[in-house]
Amino acid sequence: MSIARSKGTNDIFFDEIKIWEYLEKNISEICNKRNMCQIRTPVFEDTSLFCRSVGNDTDVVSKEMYTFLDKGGRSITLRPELTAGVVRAYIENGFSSMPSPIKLWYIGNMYRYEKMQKGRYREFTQYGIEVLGSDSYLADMEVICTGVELFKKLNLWDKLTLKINSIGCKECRAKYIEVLRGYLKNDIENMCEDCQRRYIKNPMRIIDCKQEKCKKYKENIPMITDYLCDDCKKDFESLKKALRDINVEFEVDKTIVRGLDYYNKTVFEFESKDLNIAVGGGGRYDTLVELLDGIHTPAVGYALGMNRIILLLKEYNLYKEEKNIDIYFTLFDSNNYVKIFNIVNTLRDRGYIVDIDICNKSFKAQMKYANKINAKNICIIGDDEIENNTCQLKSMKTSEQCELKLDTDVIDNFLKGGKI
RNA sequence: GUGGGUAUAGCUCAUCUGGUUAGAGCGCUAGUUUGUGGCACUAGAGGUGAUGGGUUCGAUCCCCAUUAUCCACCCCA
Repeated sequence: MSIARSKGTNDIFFDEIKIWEYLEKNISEICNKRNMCQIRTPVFEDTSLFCRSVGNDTDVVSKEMYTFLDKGGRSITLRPELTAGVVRAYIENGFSSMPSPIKLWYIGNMYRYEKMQKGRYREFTQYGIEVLGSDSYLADMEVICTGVELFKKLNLWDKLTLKINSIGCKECRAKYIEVLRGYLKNDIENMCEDCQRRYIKNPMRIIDCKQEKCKKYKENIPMITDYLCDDCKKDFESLKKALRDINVEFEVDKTIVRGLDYYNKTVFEFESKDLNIAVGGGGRYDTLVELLDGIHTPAVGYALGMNRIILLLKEYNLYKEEKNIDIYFTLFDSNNYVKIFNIVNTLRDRGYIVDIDICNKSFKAQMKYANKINAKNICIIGDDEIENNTCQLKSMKTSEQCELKLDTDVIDNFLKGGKI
């Protein structure tokens, strides 16, 4: 048995890589026109970065990280998400002394040791943005709109639901958690093991537990939105109004609490309407920078699963690949190949997509090949043409053919006109 | 991490309840005479039937394990 790729990884090629390129192009356009800057950070980081930021008790950190000791005995982890790395870079490179806000975007591979399912891989790619230095709901709105614009551009927006919620700040959440514990106090021992653990470490996660045995205890469970402090309430209302004002459809979903510890206030998710997958999510993380020993810096961001976006694009057949090989050159042993390659390469320099036989195929096979790769035109240069310094240019679409001088400018001119 | 499917050619799938050299379609390569693609026809390449054990005279088929993959949970992107 030959070697297969590792569990949960993918090879991406041919038609699919075209979709990736299309997606990446749209992402960089949307981000760059918003004056955001791309950032690339290391694929691996010190393990403690993720323990401190994402949180030791989260599933991501406690059971899904690729962690190992390097030859120097350092504990290294392949990044399971990128917000932590971006914040680390923000602090380490002194971004706080640059004009605020800092607006960053990234595309990168992430690694989580998970059980496989459709759209869920061990190596996957996230696109995300992080805006650091604004505590305004306008930053939340702008961040969310970047995602919305991308989905609209991809014609995916009507296939998705934007769900938002507020999980409050440190203060109001602390009060709420007391209320929550009080409410559950008498029933918690009848609930599932996970919930009992959550009761102690992170009671808010009990809310989105889907176990039947737990549901009946949660019918009138107090929700954080009813316990927000005045500031948090005001920010949440402002954000909702802002989204309505700019016509971004959303739902308030009080069960969204997010699985990473660093979130506060605004949280949101983009979910597929038809498929059982979340395409991405994010929220505010006003305390993360100081948690990682930087100065207090409010921030908001999100991450989208590129693999899942691609999955949806394929599902709804939203990307049609355009084959655009401008011209295919035939080549025969008896020809003066140097001269032909010079023409081919000059045309390539001028921006045309040009292909040429490099297999010594028969003439007929070359014609068939040109047809299969969807070449728009074919340039036939046989012995007669070489002798007369001419070539036959044929449109594969119309089958029209004409004889031209074997000259780069003449062929270029022909390709520009597209007519014979 | 829990439960349940699936695994045969590059792809999609056959092979009547276990029985000779495991097939088809698509794709690929080549050919159907002079230098012209799509259509059609012909031929060819390509499988240790995921891997390893077991039952049997005999296993692609039955049993077990491993691995991969898919679905539902869990979680998330």
